[in-house]
Amino acid sequence: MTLQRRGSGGQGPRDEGDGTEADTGLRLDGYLPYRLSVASNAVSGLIARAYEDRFGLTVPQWRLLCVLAEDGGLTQVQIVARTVMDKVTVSRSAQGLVKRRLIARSQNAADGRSHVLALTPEGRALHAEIAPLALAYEAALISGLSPEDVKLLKRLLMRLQTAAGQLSGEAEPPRSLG
Amino acid sequence: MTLQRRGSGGQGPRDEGDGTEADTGLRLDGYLPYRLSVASNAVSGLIARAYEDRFGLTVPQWRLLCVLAEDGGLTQVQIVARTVMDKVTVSRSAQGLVKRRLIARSQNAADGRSHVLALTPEGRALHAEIAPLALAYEAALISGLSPEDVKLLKRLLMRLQTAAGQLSGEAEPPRSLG
DNA sequence: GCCATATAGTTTCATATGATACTATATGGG
DNA sequence: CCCATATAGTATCATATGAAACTATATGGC
Repeated sequence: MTLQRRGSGGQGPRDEGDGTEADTGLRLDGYLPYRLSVASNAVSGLIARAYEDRFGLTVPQWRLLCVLAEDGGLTQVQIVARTVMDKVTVSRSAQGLVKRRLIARSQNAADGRSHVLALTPEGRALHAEIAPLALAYEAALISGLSPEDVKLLKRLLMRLQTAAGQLSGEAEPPRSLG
Repeated sequence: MTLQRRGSGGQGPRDEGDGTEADTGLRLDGYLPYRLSVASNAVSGLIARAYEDRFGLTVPQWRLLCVLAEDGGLTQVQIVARTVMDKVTVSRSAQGLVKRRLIARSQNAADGRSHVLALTPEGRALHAEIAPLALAYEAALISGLSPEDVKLLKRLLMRLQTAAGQLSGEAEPPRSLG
């Protein structure tokens, strides 16, 4: 799909009420990508600081712990497909977690290039310790929102993600969601 | 505010259906901060590539153009307050735009430390050229969503941002939105 | 007026990120 | 079996980011 320009055909909305306001109909505060980015940065920053301060985990590392806790042993390629992270990010996160003995690699009989990553008991314990906190953060963030609003919000976010993916590489919508 | 743990009180959702699933009630795919981050990254990446490829602008630079187009001359501190960007980011963005003659600094009579930034004619022209494209991207992203959904989405994003800010530094909710 | 403190903006530095190149293993055609 | 190509994962490099230090100006107490 190609995004064709509007305007310049002469039909653009031109308001000349006040002197300073732009005549483009674009207001940053109401611009969805901006709102999305600002909200995400605020939330991510909050969460990232919490994981970093209390547990010495980066967000990618925490995601690794989560998917391994959920799905059991996975290779890095599987983790890349499952989460939406770069393979370099996954590689580095895994190295850090291995070093801390929170995950372990085991030989992958089926493929000598890859290893299977899985939580160690310590990793499982840490995940179990952090998870309630993560849920508490989520609960605090959405306190005041109705469950219906939250469900709708998640659905809308998924749709934005899919739309962005399609507009971008024409890569098919993310298959990551079970 | 302190986040008290849930669970352990006995009312947490505990599913023990399958063997591998963690017993924490946390699923990454349904975790709001994760969904938010992934959606934001997808959208931001799309937008950033567009501005970079076609106009050689970073997203922060584009935001500067926007707020200066909307509000007229501003100092960097005002831009920091208006957008949600670090002062270093604003400083560097401004330097780049000045170098390209898209904005100009003028002496601030009221304060010798700061200068007033304003769009040059070229900057105004570029903003007017990009704005329709930006709006087209937004339109493409939300195509298929009802206007009510979009309005609700923006409102929910604002609330998340406010909640994150309060949970974070106890800094008061962002005053950036006019 | 003079100094202590605050603020606007820049520079420096340490870290995070991802594109690209690289190594090692896999796989299929001949 | 051998080679061309693909893939899993790592290393390298160039860039982006923001915290903290720094410079220059402002402001208020005395």
